[in-house]
Amino acid sequence: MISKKNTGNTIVDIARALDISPSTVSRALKDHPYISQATKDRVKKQAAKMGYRHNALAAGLRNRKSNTIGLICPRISMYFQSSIVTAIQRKVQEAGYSLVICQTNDSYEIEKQVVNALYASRVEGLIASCTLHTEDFSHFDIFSKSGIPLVFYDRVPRSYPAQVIRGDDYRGGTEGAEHLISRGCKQIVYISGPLTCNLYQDRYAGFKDALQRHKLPLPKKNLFFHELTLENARRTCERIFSKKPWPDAIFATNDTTAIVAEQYAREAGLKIPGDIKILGYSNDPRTEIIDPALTSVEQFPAVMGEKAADAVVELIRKKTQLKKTMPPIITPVELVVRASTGGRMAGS
Amino acid sequence: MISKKNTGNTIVDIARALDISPSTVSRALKDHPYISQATKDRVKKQAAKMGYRHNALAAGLRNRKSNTIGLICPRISMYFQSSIVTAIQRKVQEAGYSLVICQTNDSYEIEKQVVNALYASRVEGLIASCTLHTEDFSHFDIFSKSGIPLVFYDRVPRSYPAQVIRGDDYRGGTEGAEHLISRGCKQIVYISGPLTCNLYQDRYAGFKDALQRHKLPLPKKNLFFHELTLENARRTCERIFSKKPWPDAIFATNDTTAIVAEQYAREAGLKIPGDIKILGYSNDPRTEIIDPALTSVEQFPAVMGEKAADAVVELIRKKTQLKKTMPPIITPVELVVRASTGGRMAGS
DNA sequence: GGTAAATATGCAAACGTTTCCATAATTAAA
DNA sequence: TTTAATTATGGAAACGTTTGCATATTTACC
Repeated sequence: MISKKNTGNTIVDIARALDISPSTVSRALKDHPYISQATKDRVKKQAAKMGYRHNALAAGLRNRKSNTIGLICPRISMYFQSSIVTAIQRKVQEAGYSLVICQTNDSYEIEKQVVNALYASRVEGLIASCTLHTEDFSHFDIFSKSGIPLVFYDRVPRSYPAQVIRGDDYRGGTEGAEHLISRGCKQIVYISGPLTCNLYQDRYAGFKDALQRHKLPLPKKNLFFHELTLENARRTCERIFSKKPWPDAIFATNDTTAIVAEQYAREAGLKIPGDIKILGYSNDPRTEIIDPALTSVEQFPAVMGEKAADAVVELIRKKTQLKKTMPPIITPVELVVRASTGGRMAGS
Repeated sequence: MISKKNTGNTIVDIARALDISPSTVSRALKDHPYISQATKDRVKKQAAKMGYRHNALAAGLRNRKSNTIGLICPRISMYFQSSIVTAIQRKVQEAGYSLVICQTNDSYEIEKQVVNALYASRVEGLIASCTLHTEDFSHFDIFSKSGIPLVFYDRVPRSYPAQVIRGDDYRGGTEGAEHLISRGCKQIVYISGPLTCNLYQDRYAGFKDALQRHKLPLPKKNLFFHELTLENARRTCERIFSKKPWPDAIFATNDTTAIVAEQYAREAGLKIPGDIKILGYSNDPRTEIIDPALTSVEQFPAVMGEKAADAVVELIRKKTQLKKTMPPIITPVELVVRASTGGRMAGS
């Protein structure tokens, strides 16, 4: 076998070519103050000439750092996630780190695998949004125990020594409910994701509290809890519209479900917002396209992503030890009122 | 300074603990056939006990490989891109590689930077979709010259020693045009991205050829070339609808633009598809939500992503040298006919 | 002219893994 | 029983970079 020498050229090669030591070359390349300008110039010129490329692996090994941050998210292609990922990627790139992205597809098994894989690849920090089914977070212990910065966003643990970034889900639930109530709705169907997940818990709590404040009943038949897929949305809507009495509002905790609800309501011959009002969550681009446009809760994914990225970078820089008591960062939500609930009203 | 010993534990530590050699431990951990089962068991048990974690950096340095694949794309959050990225990530993860994702934000400067950064981090393969302004691809030479697998998708170079995956844009342009013509349109406005980019060139060529075949004129005033942003779409639509005669069709080469066109046409009091037909490109989720639903050209991003991922992995495995003559992989497109152009017709 | 500081460079070890090449132990073949 | 093959393990170097420490040179100040 022909031993193809080294790919390009190493610091040692440059050193040999210039008859100086590798240390000097290394220092010259990163503008160490104690290297004379003359030497720096020679080294850089030679490096360019030989097509030298820094080897991040070797440097990483020596320095025990990879300049890499890991990201775990359920699915990149969902609008809300992709917006967050975009923001995180941009920020992390600006801070000089590489971002290694993994998807769990909402599989707890895969989540455990990728956590381990990212640990093995020595990421310097980890940003994660968990699967819908993650209730046991102990697979993240390898990070928290070895003091590697760990930031959760959106789908986060309740109590874990890590920085947590999450939307104000309680408020989202409350504002949605208050809005519907203020528009006179009494029979509100609430379609939620599984309560294993913190954000659906909080939204539901906010929703329930608002109803209670207004002394409105909340019968079981108006409550649906399941993964918010297209198929599930259809099944639920079929149930809802299969027989009267029909509800006068549907609050869906994601937009896909709200969109399906609108379609089913229309097919059932109901006027929106006259007969029934519909409210979604996340302010997906489709919400302002559909007719009537959907009222939805904006979550500012870009802000959330930026905060998550800033948080890891900050933690890495400051070498902060993560405490269980670290206060969560709550990002704002904002109800975007559109036609599906009657639109902006005069004086409101 | 207190020298915090090594993070967790290394192969050497395990070796010491069991009083065997590091080579044996290394081999045992990866089930080398020449290691006895007894030893393997002991080693693995000890590894688990000591919380040993493989160090991918050290292994990468030694093996001169990183088990990492790089991905460069303009913007993750655009629907088409995020679908591709999702597919690529999944495939790459399945194949046992990590995926490092970079965004260029359509900046040529950033593209050059990230290409270099990914090279330095020793990715074993690179998947890239270029910026709209990339006409000179020489910054990718460090990859092609060092024989590192290089795969372009969607926005690709015309002639470069790399594997190219692209949609059948010529056909997309043709089918769109033929469809509009078959529905009786004569004054078709064509809104395209800049012709610096291969895919807009091809779509335009397909469009133009179809018109020519049908002996339809193509006046300058019906042609618009600019980046397909929301703002540009609005500006163009204002121009289009500011004065009669109005066109009887608009073919926009992305969906955002087509959606804006629909809105402007509606505002101008035109009936869709009666007075004007509108056609988009990419089959964004919004196209089937908007009313009337938009006819659009489906590009099967998941397929494209899978092919791209398969291609890099294959190239890495086979160590294929990239030749300039490597035939491009063309993924299919499919016109999805909806109401905005009259919907599916009987017998078609 | 002597000492001290500042400037510039080199030596060598270390990061943790893998693998080529020995060697030792066991089994099979002659 | 010797030789050959097989099975199991160890030694040591190498991957390419960085950095603490040492040393050499220059400049500055008494």
